Amino acid sequence: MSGAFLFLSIMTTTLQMANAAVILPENGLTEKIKQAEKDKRKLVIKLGFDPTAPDLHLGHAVVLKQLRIFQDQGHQIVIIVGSFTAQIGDPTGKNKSRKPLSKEEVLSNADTYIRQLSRIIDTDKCQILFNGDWLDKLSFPEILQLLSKVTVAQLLHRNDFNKRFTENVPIAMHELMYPILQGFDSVQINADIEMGGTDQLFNCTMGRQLQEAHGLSPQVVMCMPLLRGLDGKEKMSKSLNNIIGLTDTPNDMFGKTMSIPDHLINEFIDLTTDFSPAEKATLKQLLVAGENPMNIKKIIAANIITQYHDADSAASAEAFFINQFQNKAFEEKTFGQVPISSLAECTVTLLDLCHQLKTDETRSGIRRLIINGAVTVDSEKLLDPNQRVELRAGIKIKIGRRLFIELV
RNA sequence: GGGCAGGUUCCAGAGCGGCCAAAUGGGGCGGACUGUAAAUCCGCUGUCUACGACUUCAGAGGUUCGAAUCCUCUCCUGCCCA
Repeated sequence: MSGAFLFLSIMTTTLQMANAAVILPENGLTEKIKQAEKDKRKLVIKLGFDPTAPDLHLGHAVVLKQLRIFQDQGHQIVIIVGSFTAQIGDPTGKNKSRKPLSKEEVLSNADTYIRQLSRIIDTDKCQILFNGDWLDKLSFPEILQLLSKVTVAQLLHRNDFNKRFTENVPIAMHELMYPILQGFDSVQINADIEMGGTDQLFNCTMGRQLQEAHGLSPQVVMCMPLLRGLDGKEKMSKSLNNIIGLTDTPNDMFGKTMSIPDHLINEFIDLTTDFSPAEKATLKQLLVAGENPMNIKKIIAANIITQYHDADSAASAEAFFINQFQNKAFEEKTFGQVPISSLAECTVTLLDLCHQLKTDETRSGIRRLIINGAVTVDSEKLLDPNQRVELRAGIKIKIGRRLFIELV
């Protein structure tokens, strides 16, 4: 390894830390990289995930982009599918137990997860392991041996457990095992670095402890900041219904980005865009200088879409947004087309019609929408759910803010 | 194992025999407005064949003209004691 390579590594190391919220130990990353060079080997970088609800979003992307950087430097990424630990469910931020997944569900979820991962990292070069492969096989004596390495006080020190404990919220014994098992994964694969969000800090440090107890060199823990979701308060998470999904359509990505509260803009500039540090700084300055936040958000939105789709999609999503929401000029092509033939024959009232166009609502819900003035037919607001509607090609129906339909 | 306190609609949390489909807050949705699917304001928020009907307050029974509210048993949780 030449000096040039070393220099490059140090450069990128500095760059890598730009976004990281926590690196443990502080200079551990540089140390690891030096060591790896000396031993002429790749670093083993671990990322674990639970094969439940595998919808990746921009919050995950923060970690994944970092992983990509490591990968581009030639390090070995190891994805751990928590096929075993999914039976417990990560207690992080949760207070509910989870029902165990079947083998098939785990496999199919892992599959969709990995497909989504491939949008950011090269999954062909990743090693993908299921932790059930080793955790299933642990004998009870081995488990006890493992448990003896961790104290109750340590576990209760962890925020989630501590909070639940002091608030008298139940904590089941097996939940306490989650961090330990996750840590054991690090032992198993001899990880050099474990990545995660800052909510994974405790779990990751458990890996360090167990590695040491097993006579291994402890991994470096690298936690990325948690991106907050569309509500501007909670972290981005599927269950909070505040995500921008990696597989969202360009139009949705654009609209959702526009809907973030203004105070979240800087966070999004830092964590979701791929602008250079200088460009990021410029954007932030513009904001301070009094630029309309809306325009900054448009720039962010376009950047995000370009990353996950392409520049053309970004441009047309912006055009769509401006037309549909800002100018309220409903262009025909932006309406989803629904053939009249697909509607039930008994469709006679406005209520019937809307109910078939928006199936995720109950009839009562649709009725409310109509009464609240959310339904427009050919630009005319209709308020009577029972009024008859003549079905003919070309009529344009708008239900709520986001559903636009043209009958054909 | 014993004593005590609890289990309410998406969440938190009132209600403690009729005025309860159930306060209040959060969330969600809708409308107005706007600089935006920001902010702010207002409305809606069990289901339905809808001026009425039906099903909800852990589960099963019971008392009563009438129960989320009272009684019995069961399940679940926390606290304290052992």
